[in-house]
Amino acid sequence: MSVGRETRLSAWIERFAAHFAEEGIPLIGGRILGYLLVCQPTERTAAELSQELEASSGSISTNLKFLVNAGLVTKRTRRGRQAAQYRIDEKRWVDLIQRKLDALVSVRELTESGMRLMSGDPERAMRLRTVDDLYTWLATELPAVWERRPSSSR
Amino acid sequence: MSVGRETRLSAWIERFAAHFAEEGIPLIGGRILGYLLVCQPTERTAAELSQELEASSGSISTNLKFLVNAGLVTKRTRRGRQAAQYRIDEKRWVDLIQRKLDALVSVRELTESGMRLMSGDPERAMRLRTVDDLYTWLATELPAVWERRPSSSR
DNA sequence: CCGATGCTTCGGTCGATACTGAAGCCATAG
DNA sequence: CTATGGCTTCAGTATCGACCGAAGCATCGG
Repeated sequence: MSVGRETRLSAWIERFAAHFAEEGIPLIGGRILGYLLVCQPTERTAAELSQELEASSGSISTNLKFLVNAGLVTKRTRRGRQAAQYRIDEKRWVDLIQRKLDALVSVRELTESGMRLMSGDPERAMRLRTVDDLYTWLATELPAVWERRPSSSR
Repeated sequence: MSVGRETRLSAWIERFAAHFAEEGIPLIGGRILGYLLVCQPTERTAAELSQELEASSGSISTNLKFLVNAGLVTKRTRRGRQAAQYRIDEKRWVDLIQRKLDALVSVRELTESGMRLMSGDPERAMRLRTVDDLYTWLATELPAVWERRPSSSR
């Protein structure tokens, strides 16, 4: 007895959400992202999401707010209709990755200020220097990669 | 009345630990890393760390185990001495960053399997495709950057 | 062999966060 | 203006992880 496509899709959504849960995005937020990436039609109301993902209206509301704020989801309101429509803005996914890389590189500010505190004692600064050099290198390389991205115009 | 270097250093260690706490490393683990990066002499026993960082012996033990396992800290035992010495292995810091980047790129496996589930419905796959393309691009670019790293020999 | 020292393990506590469901609030339709 | 529908806010609950400190265990010196 074969498993339906929709069943496999919801399993996929669950794995998707689980991954981002490890990165600090609430489970329900991750489910919304996964669902909005593959649902047909592409737009959903909060109530529909609540039913489809079996989450309380409160959780859906909180997480939608978070995702809209992050730019990953767009809210569309229509005159004469109370329910707003939500859809994914997949083009903003690049911002998510950008933020991740920025966070990685930002350690450099810490290592730099640490190096300043160590000035005058090169012996003692050696260990920190190794780490600082690494982040400095990252900070010079990664932006260059970003430039080379196809359609980095936006 | 000026603030001593050691006082400023411990403030720096605290900021350092706070940063990594946001990335999931326990506060005490981050403090150990920061401390071992700048302490003189470079090696410390668990008891010394416990006293210096004002953390319980249990927490120090747990976190040292974690850090040694991650390769960031090295344990050195000596005959005729019960207390082991711990020091930072700053050269392994590159592994930490490597793992971070791998985790980022690993989303691609998710988007790929999602795309497979969507085969036969290109219309519906469009949103996911945008995201998948992005991670595919990342997966091809980042390893190349790594190759260019100074002394990427090891 | 025995005492001392130092690390590890483990139960218990505390704080943080996700989630729920109900109450409140706003907007729309009649 | 009132009733309805829909989202948001919020208090309460449950879960999870970090942390502590004591008990247990291994190791070393005498």
